[in-house]
Amino acid sequence: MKKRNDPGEEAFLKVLRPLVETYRAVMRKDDRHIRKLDLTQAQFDVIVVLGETPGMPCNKITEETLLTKGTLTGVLDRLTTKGLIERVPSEIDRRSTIVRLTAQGTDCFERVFPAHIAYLKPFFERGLTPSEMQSLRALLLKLKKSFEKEDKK
Amino acid sequence: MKKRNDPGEEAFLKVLRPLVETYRAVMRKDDRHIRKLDLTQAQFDVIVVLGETPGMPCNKITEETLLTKGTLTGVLDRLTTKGLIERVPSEIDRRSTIVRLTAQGTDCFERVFPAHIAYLKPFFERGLTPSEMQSLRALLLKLKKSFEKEDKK
DNA sequence: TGTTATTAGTACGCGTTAGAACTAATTGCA
DNA sequence: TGCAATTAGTTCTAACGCGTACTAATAACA
Repeated sequence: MKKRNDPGEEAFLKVLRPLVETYRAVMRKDDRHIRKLDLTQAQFDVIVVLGETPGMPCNKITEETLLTKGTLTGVLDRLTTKGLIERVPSEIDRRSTIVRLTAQGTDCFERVFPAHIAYLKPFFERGLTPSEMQSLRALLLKLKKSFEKEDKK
Repeated sequence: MKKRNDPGEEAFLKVLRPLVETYRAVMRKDDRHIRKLDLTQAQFDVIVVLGETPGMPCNKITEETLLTKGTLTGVLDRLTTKGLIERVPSEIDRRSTIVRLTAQGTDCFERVFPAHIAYLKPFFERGLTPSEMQSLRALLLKLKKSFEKEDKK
């Protein structure tokens, strides 16, 4: 047996695999429910970010949603086609576009957001106690921080 | 202030957001490194699953990688073009195809897999202690299980 | 002021990703 | 046996998701 130094036996893989599997399990449920509401993940994220705001430029949206600007353009195009958002030229910076919900978009937000939250809630609450949620959150954020530090190579 | 029952204030969101953000932070690093090795995430996953095996049919690969079969077909096409895998008709079931690494694919596996593990390792080890890794793993799996249980509606 | 650098957003190419429709082969069962 | 249901894999569509290149506008500074 050649277990010694087998790269497949590294301890951190026992975190990486569950992270991937859990994320996917959560997202699959999440996504399927959102699609029933006639939106995609990315579209939903944009709607939620815009909800209860007077609108914001694209670069602000990419910060909040973690979409790249290239991706965002397409998502906004499709949301425009659906009549949920509109693009208004900025008055102070002519490079910039303000994106905001239409009346129909606001409607959608007010209907879809609470419904989706309510759908996900029981999965978390039956799986984890409040104190476990807190631990999980803290550990995840610690790991994230480690990946965000600049590499020094 | 209308905080009461605001759907945006649900406790579980304090887990969901870190889960998403951490996953993405990890995957961004992961992906960028894999691309330097001239593979994509999905291609890498397939290579790793096939590594050290005599080959396996597509349905086995989808189980291991969590890719859907539709996605897998395209990934296998590109790996075939790169000369890393080959498809051999199964002898026992004429519907089935056995996928296995070519000599070049085995070479790739032996070179790329350890390199990638070694690349990721320090990010985990500087961020979490061994006991934290264990807790994180356990909590993630608990959450996953809750999402995998059949909904009863 | 004039040029250079930066920033905002779009366009495009490649490779996923899920899901539905499809073909061919195999299994189950009446 | 013989037809129905299942299974293996491919094809197709729509939408991401990332990176690069591009245009236009603004900021920085020599």
